Amino acid sequence: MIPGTGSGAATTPVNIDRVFAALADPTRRAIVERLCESPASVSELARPLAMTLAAVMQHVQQLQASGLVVSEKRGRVRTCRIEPRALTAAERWLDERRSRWERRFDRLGEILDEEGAGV
Amino acid sequence: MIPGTGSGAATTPVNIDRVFAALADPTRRAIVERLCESPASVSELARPLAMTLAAVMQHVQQLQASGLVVSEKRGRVRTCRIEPRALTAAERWLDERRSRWERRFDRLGEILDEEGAGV
DNA sequence: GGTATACTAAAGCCAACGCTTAAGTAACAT
DNA sequence: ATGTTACTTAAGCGTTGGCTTTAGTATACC
Repeated sequence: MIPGTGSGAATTPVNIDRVFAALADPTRRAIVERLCESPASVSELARPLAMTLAAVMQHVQQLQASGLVVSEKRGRVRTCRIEPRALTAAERWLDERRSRWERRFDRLGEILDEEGAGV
Repeated sequence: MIPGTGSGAATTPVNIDRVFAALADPTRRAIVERLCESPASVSELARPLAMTLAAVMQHVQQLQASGLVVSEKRGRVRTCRIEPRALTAAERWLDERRSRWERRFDRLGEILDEEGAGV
């Protein structure tokens, strides 16, 4: 069992630093978009990309290190798929910031209303 | 008027690459969290951080380049605040991926159901 | 005017990135 | 057995990132 993950899944724990870093690169975002449609081999991921297979491999490795992608090798082909938990973790961070900001924005509105009403 | 922004706001256009890159750094995420509470000067942002003011300035510059933060200088103090549109842009990208993934996941469920029913 | 404050600009340093080429290894196909 | 496919590993190379120090400039205060 992996400690600290909650579920017993044998996936790389989600690392928010690495998740955002992974998503900062357009090639890796393209890979994530592709994998949201269906799992794919490294070669399939590489096909539409203007770079060597080795480069794509390195991107996949970073995606795995972030927890965004998991892969499994059968025979000579490695099949990759996205791990939506990592996507959700990033989304949650953003959502928390936004809700904080909105709360403050609402308070600000109330203050302005009170002042406008002559307090 | 800035072309291509839709609204006429004089803010840096949101750059999704730079937004994710900005959020990949824990110091910059801390700054964003701080600015979600209220606007702050560069010195105020620097106070809890274990680095020089110059370093914090550079982080603020990157946050501005990403569109996550805007700032304005009055006298000798530069006041920074978050620009929630950039936060929303990142959230939207993630949300679109997730919805794609869920759609595919639902289709997969249907296929398995059909097979289980003896198709 | 003199001094502290708040930023700004520039240079340098080391580590991490994004890519390449080259040289593997393992699984299939014939 | 030989060849092709699909990855894998390692080295190298130019760029960018995250800091620092140093040396400014522009307020604000006394």
